[in-house]
Amino acid sequence: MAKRPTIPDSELDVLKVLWRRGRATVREALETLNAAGRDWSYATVATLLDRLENKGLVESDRKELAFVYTPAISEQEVRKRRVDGLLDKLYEGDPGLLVLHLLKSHPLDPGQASRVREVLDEMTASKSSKKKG
Amino acid sequence: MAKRPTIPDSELDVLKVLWRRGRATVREALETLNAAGRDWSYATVATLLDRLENKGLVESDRKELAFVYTPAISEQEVRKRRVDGLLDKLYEGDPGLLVLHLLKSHPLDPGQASRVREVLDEMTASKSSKKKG
DNA sequence: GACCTTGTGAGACACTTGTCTTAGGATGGG
DNA sequence: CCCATCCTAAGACAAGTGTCTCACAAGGTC
Repeated sequence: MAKRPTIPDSELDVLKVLWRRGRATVREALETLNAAGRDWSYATVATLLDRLENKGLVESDRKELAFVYTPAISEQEVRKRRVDGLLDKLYEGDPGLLVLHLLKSHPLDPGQASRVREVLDEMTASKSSKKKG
Repeated sequence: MAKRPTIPDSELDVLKVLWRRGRATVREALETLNAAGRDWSYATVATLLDRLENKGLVESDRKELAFVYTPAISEQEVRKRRVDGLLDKLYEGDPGLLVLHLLKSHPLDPGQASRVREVLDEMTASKSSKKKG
């Protein structure tokens, strides 16, 4: 197994642009980021994309003049890693605990609450037969 | 408001010892940590406690020979900060999304599931009256 | 062909994190 | 008093992060 690279915040911001747009050159990413309130230089974004590529988290393909970068890891996967890390570090690996704390500190609105109930029901209903979603 | 210090993993491990024991000297923390599988030198733990103190996250009091450290931030608070950071970075600040993802990737056992249902019910029931703690 | 424009590559540089070494102060046994 | 301990102070040092500068290549323009 290859080692899990860490994803620092600034790299994550760049990655998010790729998830949203599907792919981007350095300049496109830069513009998206700066439009969203960031204030980076071209070189900064280039460095971040380069580091992401070294970590295997994005891929590049030279199209015409510039490199075009595409994500090589999904947002789901990154979320999962972060959540697992959090569970591990602060919740003794117990997802129930996290959920409870989450609900206590961030109450859900009724719509979300019922979606959560549905999921819970499905979960306990399909105790031993279904496996898929 | 002072700036939120970051809490790196190694410092967090030391902090956890203080939460569990209430207070500890460098040596006590070292022994607890190493008994738990860590393999640090005395100086490492001393450095970590020192950094934590500079960040205002622990306090020290010289008792007899050695400093005795106590936590100045609660586990709850650290958890909250981490969760908030996660929500912010990867869930557009939407706790419902995180809960849903969590349930999807880490199914709860029935006991936990019903505890969660209770909390949900309380939440939607006491829309505007109770303020429990 | 000299000159922009847009790109890349290399690397600088300060700060943080992870971990340790070394020097020196206080304490207690002989 | 001198030594062995245990403690703190100071800081070393490599790797990772956050951000940028600078030199230089490829492609158009006149």
